[in-house]
Amino acid sequence: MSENKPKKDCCFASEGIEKVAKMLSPDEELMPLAEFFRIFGDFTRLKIIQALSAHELCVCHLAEIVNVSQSAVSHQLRLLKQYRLVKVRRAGKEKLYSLDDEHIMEIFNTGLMHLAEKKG
Amino acid sequence: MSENKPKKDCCFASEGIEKVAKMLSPDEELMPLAEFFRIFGDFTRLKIIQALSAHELCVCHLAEIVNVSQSAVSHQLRLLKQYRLVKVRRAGKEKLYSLDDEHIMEIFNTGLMHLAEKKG
DNA sequence: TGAACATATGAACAGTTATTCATATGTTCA
DNA sequence: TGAACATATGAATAACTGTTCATATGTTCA
Repeated sequence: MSENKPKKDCCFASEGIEKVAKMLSPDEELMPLAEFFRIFGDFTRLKIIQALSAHELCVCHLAEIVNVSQSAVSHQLRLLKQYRLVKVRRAGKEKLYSLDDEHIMEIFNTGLMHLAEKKG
Repeated sequence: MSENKPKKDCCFASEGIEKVAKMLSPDEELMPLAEFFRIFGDFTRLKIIQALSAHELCVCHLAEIVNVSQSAVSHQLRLLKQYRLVKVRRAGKEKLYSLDDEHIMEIFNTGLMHLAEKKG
C-alpha cells in the first residue's frame, strides 16, 4: 500500500496522477468486472461458451462436447449463469443453456483476434 | 470425462453434437485464450489497465494510483506484459508502461457494457 | 406412484494465485 | 565511482479455484 507516500514527478506531474486516479471506475464497478472476466479465464468454460455460440445445448451434451464430467459442467454452468454469461430454459427433463447476449462472443472473438495478431 | 458414453439424443441429434465438437477451436488456441482472459480477471490488474488507458505511466505512479505496493504492481506488470496486454519503454531510470493495442480496451469496455445492461 | 433419466450441489483435495518481504539489478548524476 | 532512485524477482504464505465423489432434487412416463 502507498498511503502517505510523497508524490513524485518522475514520469508525470502530481496533478496528472490525481486526475488518473479520479478517473478510475469505482471499486463497486471494477470488482464485478474482474469477477466477470475471471469466468472467461478457464479452458473448460471457454469451450462451453464456444459450444453454446453454435447451438443451445443441454448439460449432458455439453459434457460430451467439452469432455468433462456432468458434475464439472454443472458446476461451471452455475458460475456462467451467476455471472450472466449464459441463460437457461427448461425443456422437459432437460435444461437448455445458451449464451446470454452478443457481448459474450464479442469479448471471446476480440480475445481471439488479439492472440492471432500477436502470434509468434 | 465422458469417453465411450453412448450418445443420446436428448436435446439434439448425435450428428449435431459431433458437428459442434468439431467446430470448437483447437486446444492450442483455446488454452492461451483462457490464460489471456484470466489476466483480466483481477481487480488490481483491471485498475492498472484502466489507468494505462488514460496515460502512459511509470511503475511508482501506477502503484500510487491503484494503491498497492511497488512490488505487487511490478509482479502484475510482468504478467500483463507476458500476455501482451501492455508494452514498456525505458525513459531514463523509469519504465513507462502503456496498453499494447486497442483490443484491450475494447474487451474492457464490452465487459463494462455487459454489466451495465445486466445491473439489478 | 415409482423407476429412470437429467441436473444440481456440498465436501474434500490438489493445484494455482496475489501479496509481502527481502534483496538484486539497472540507471542517473554529482 | 558510488549514492540515490526505479524497477524486478525469488521465496513464502494465505486465499482461491476446478475437479471428483457421493448424493440430492426435479421431471417424465408407464
